[in-house]
This record gives sequence, structure tokens and C-alpha cells, in this order.
Amino acid sequence: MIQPRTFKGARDFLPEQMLHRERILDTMRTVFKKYGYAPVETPAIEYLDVLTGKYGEEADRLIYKLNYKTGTKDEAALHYDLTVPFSRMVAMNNDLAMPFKRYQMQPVWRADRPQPHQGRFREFYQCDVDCVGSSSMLIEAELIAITYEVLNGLDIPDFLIKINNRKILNGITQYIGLDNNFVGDVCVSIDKLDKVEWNEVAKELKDKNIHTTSIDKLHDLLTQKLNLTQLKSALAEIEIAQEGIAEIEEIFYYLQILGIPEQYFTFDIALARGLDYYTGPIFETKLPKHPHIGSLNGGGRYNGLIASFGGKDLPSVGTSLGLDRIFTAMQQLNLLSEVKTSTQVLVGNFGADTLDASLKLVKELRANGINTEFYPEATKMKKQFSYCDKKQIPFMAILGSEELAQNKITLKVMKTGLQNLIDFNELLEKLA
RNA sequence: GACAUCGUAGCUCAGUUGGUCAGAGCAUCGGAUUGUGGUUCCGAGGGUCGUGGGUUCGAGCCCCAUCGAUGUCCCCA
Repeated sequence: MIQPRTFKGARDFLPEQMLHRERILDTMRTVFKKYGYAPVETPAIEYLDVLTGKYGEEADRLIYKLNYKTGTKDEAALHYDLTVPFSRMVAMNNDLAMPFKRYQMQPVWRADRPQPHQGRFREFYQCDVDCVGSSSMLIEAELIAITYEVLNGLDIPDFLIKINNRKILNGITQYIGLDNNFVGDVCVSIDKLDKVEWNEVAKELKDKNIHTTSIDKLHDLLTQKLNLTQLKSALAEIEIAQEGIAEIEEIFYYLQILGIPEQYFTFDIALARGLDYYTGPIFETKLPKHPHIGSLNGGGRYNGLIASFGGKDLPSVGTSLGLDRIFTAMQQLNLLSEVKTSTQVLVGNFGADTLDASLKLVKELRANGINTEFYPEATKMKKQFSYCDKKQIPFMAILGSEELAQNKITLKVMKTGLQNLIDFNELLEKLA
């Protein structure tokens, strides 16, 4: 016998989970379209070389390589995210009207160690919104507004969109006297600072052959806990940092005009993001009260990625909402009411004498837009009511011989147990 | 990839220093005088105690290995 099991880090979803997941996806889709983004889809499978070298060493190792024609030109992998395949798609389609705005909701795969409690899986859905062909910070602001609108629309409380800029991180690296090769190391250290003591971070940097004067300079800068304005004067000499800070200021200005409440977004110097392709503003959404749950959202500007496929050098920025993260968060925050069905009414089956009339009733209900189920067997009522109850269908309609004789229907409200003999029009009113 | 804990029915767990130890509750299915669920009562199915070795007269309980799960770190959605 073969032991039935799901692949590590991949999950089955039963109706009561799928109904919630679909609601989350519907919310996103509605918001994405409201902002003028259009749907696209790319294959789950890509040539391996399309994917490698874009994310960085760490992430490249997590790409799911397919054990199929390895070592040939046909080497393939499951896509690791949607940004790189999308960039490939843009590079292959030179006639897109710019700026090109798309959304894309598909599963992606990462050969990671799953941690379900933190919302971390090997197969999960990313829901990306990206805009290619504009360098305006209006797009960054728009993407942050979309993120806010989706999470707020799902009634998720106290989320925080953290915003930083790779240009600032580059500037800091430059400020402490290191060249750009060390940006990654510096980012990792800064990122750790809110969890680990400075001594440990300093030791790590030493181990990476970074000079003490640089480490001390970094320490001085970070321990001051500067806000954006203070950072601006501290890094007055560093041109790239000034550029980055100005961009963040511009984004904040737009967010204010767009009416995004201030408590939902913040500048965070410690935000680094691991993927290599980011070049400008970056963002990530966390639940500060539930730090163990991984980020619900992440994104940033990645000018240059499309050019790496030989296409035009198009400026691009995008953000990704994690369906599984949001779903996990909502589960743990008890935001998911118990829903087992989308059926509104169950029509009982009372056998041959009333079958035609019942089926016609079912047809009419559906024609009026009411989600209707018809019990397939003419079993005892107890069983049919029990089914209705277990599936939490709110109403049961009964059309037996007694009702048929009077040309009426009995409607039972399952929650209260009350029932009435009514005609079809009244039935429609009650179910509407 | 590093470290820690844990693996008994679909789920939550009992199982005492190795000797009826294969159990309970919930869930599922069926029944309690023929058109009424969610309460109650009765009954049934379901586990070679993760897997493979070893110690022993005898192991769910001890030892080794292996696989899997969970948590923390790293990184991410």
C-alpha cells in the first residue's frame, strides 16, 4: 500500500478553507483592477537559466530544479517567484503599451524548510502587482495604497507597511567606507539589530573582514536611532543616500494625499530584503503584534531586471501579497468565521410524486441567482435535515405532497428552527 | 543548512517502575413506530502503538538506526 500524504510543505485545502482563500483572492483582484492593473499568467515551469542569478546566492539554492534532462539545455525549474518570469515576459513583448500594469496570482515553489505556524510553505500563492515603464514614485505610493486597501478590506488589524530604500543602504555602506560589494553584509547586520546584541553583529562583520573603523562608524550611525530628517543630515555628503531619502519623502507625501492613515506605514532603516534585484524603494508588511508570522507582503523597485534579459532597460516596481501568509494570519487572529458552503438553500427530495415540481423549483431558484442544492436521494427527512445542518446551509425548502397540493413551499430557517408555508414569490424575498 | 522537542484510531490524548496494553472523548456511519436537523440514548467501523533492527521469557513503554512532525535561527510571501 502507498501511504497517502501531501508533499512536504504543500497542502490540500478543503471547502471551508477554500471559501476563505477565494474571498481573499477576490478582494485582491477587485482592488488590483480598481487601480487599473490587468491580469497575466506565466508558466509554472521555466528554463533554469531564466531563473538563476537573479535572486542572489541564498535564494538561488531554494529554486526547485526539476530532475529532468539535467545537464542539458532543457534544464527546467519551477518558478521561484512571479517577478522574474514577468520580467522575462516583458522582455519578449516589445509592443506593450507603457506604462504596463499587471497583476498575477499563481503558486510559486521554494525548496525551503516549511514552518506552517509562521506561514512558511514550499508551495504558496504570490499575488503580484507590478508596473513597468515608469520611474515615478507615484507608482510606489500606488502599490502601498493597494497593499493598505487589500489588508484593510480584509479587516486585518494593526499591520505595518515598512518602507526603506536600497539607495539609503548603499549610501550607508559608502558612508562607513566600504564599496558596494559589502551592501549585503551591512544589510544583514542592520536587519539583525533589533533581535541581536550589537556585539554579535560586530563580530559577524569582523569575521567578514570588515575593518573596525567601518564597524564603529556603522555603530555610531545606528545607535542614534535617527528619523528620516536626521538621517538626511547625517548622510549629507553621500549623494546616493540623499537621492534615496528624497524618494521616500516623495512617497510619503503622496501617501498622505491619497489618505493612507499614518499608523499603517513607516520608514524603517532596518528593512533590507534579501533579493538581489531591488534597486530603489523597498517595502514589506508585518504584524508587529504577531512577529512570528512572516511578512504578509514584500516588494520594491527593480530597475535593470528586464534589461538583464536583453530587453529595453525599463524601470519597474512591484509588490507581492502572500495569500498563504494572509490566510495564516487570519486563521491565527480568528478572523475567519466558520463557513462550510456557499449554498443558500437546500431543496428536499420527497420522491417520485414531487420530483418534477421540486426540480422546477430548483431551476427557478437558480435562475433567480440563488445558490441552490437539491438532495439527490429520496431518503428520510431526518437525514436530509442533518445534511443541511452539517453543511450549515441557512435554509431548507420543502416541496412534498402537502405543499404541492396547495401550490406552496415550506421554508425552514435552520438557525431558529421556525418554518412557514409560503408561495414562490415570498420564498424569493426571504432568500434574497 | 544548524540546534531543540516529539511521534498510540480522522482529531485531542490515557496507557503508572517493561507482564490482558491496545483504551477514552470528539468526529464519522447506522438505529431509537412511517414529513423535520443542531440536545439525549444505543450500536458499529477504524490503530501490526511512525518504520527497521536489538535487549528480554515478554516492549507502546528500554537501546540503536531511520523516516516524519513541531519549534527557534537564517532567509523569505
